[in-house]
Amino acid sequence: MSQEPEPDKRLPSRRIADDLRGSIERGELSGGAKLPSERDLAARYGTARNTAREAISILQGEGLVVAQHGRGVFVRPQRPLMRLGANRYSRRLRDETGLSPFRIEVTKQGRTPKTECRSVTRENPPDDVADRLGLDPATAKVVRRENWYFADDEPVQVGVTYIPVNVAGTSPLASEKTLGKGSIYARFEELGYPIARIREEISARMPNPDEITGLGMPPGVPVIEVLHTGFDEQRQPFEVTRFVMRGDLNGLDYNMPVED
Amino acid sequence: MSQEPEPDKRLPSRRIADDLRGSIERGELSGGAKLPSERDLAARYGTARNTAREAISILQGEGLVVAQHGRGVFVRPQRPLMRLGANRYSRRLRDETGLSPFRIEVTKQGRTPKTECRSVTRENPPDDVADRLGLDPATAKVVRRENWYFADDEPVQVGVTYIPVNVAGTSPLASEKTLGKGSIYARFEELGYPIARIREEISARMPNPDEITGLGMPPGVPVIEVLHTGFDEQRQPFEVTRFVMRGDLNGLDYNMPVED
DNA sequence: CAGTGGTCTAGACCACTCA
DNA sequence: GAGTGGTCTAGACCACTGT
Repeated sequence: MSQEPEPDKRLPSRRIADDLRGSIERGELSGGAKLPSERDLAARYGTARNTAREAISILQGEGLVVAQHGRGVFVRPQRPLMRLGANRYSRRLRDETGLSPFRIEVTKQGRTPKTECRSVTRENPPDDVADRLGLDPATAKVVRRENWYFADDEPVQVGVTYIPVNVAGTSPLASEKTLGKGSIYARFEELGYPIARIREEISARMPNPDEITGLGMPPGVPVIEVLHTGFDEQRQPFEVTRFVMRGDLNGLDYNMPVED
Repeated sequence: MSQEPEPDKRLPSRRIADDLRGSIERGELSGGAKLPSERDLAARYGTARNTAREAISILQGEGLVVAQHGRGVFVRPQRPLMRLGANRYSRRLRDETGLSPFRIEVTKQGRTPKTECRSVTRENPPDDVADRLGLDPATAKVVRRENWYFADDEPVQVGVTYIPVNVAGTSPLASEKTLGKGSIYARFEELGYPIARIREEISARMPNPDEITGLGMPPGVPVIEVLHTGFDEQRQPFEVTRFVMRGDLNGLDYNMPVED
């Protein structure tokens, strides 16, 4: 009896994608390595170029590779995450180091942190924000502060903070882009709003076109969205911030007591 | 002077995608609505079918639409999120309701919750888990419990719990799939490990092929991964769980004090 | 310049859904 | 059976990157 060779019933595009994924997972192609060109793959597997291209687009959707026009397709290097936690709001850390946890994390990676307040305006709050602040979205006015966070001039996250006008008053929070030593939570404290509790609502989704260009998102990478609410000692909310972070560069790290 | 019509310099595929995205964002096409067929779009825009198809694949990557073979392409309905928080571990909630927060959330949505322990085995821990438990990954043995969470028989998350063998001992945790009233944290408490603090490390990424099939992930939807560590009152870790959740059905909601 | 990915065409056949 | 998406072919031209 002649042994029939097992026909590979996978689709050609899947087969190519599986082979490449295997090479990546086994480490034969490691971070930064260049994949064979689309024309190479097509020739090797005896398919049309579009089929090889489809295989690569599968891997792109999985976030495993990035294509660079005119250069090739490369295994996406695994980059270290910023690990942000509730200690972002710690007064002790603020006083002792004078540095924000963001700056500490970036510096720890040997990169240069930068933050930039891009605008300070007065607006109506979005519905979800108004809800968290206990305001009427139609009539209430809030100060909107838009902050960008960079590592080596690469944008890694955006935070938009909303402050009720009666909280911000005529303080620097209401108009100044630069907030001085201890930054925003030190200013809140001076106004009688020391941050005592936080609520963080976390979700993950694919970036919209604005976020793709603004944060320079590679294909196949989600964003993490954090809707943060700050409460004072009377458990009154006085500030909401919406963070949008590159999922391939950021993670969250919470350490907390179990309350009953 | 005759007014030259402005030539649309966007690529045809982008133009189609932008038009469709606009219709979705303006609500002309709302959740569940059917998009024109690929052949329709191609005819309307005077392009090849592949070009219309490319436009749709852009929207798929953004998580805006899902294709159904033989039926059409539909706007992905915005579905409510499970909102899981630290109260997952609250003893009071455990005692008062007898229900896990997961069951409460699913029931609140009018759906039927189900949890299933798929396996209980004894293994070497993965490196990151061993690290959190303070164990040597090469020699240490842990009990591995794999739990699946469903809403109306649709899988929405998986949790894999690792317990050092000296913690689990010969208790039900080490072998039984069913853990009885109060579930896993009640059993830990009986063994002298009441959960007092937790650490949750959160990240977002695209699902791998196993997760795509296991959780039935639609295209363009990321997963949220939570690496959870449970600590007793002496701040000793006694359990690590890796949760992987569908990003379109799950969110996290933490409410916590700001510790200094 | 040669080599790469990005986009597009105009077909083809298959697999699935639904009346 | 008509209509849908899924996959594939064999070309073409463009835009970008390197030498």
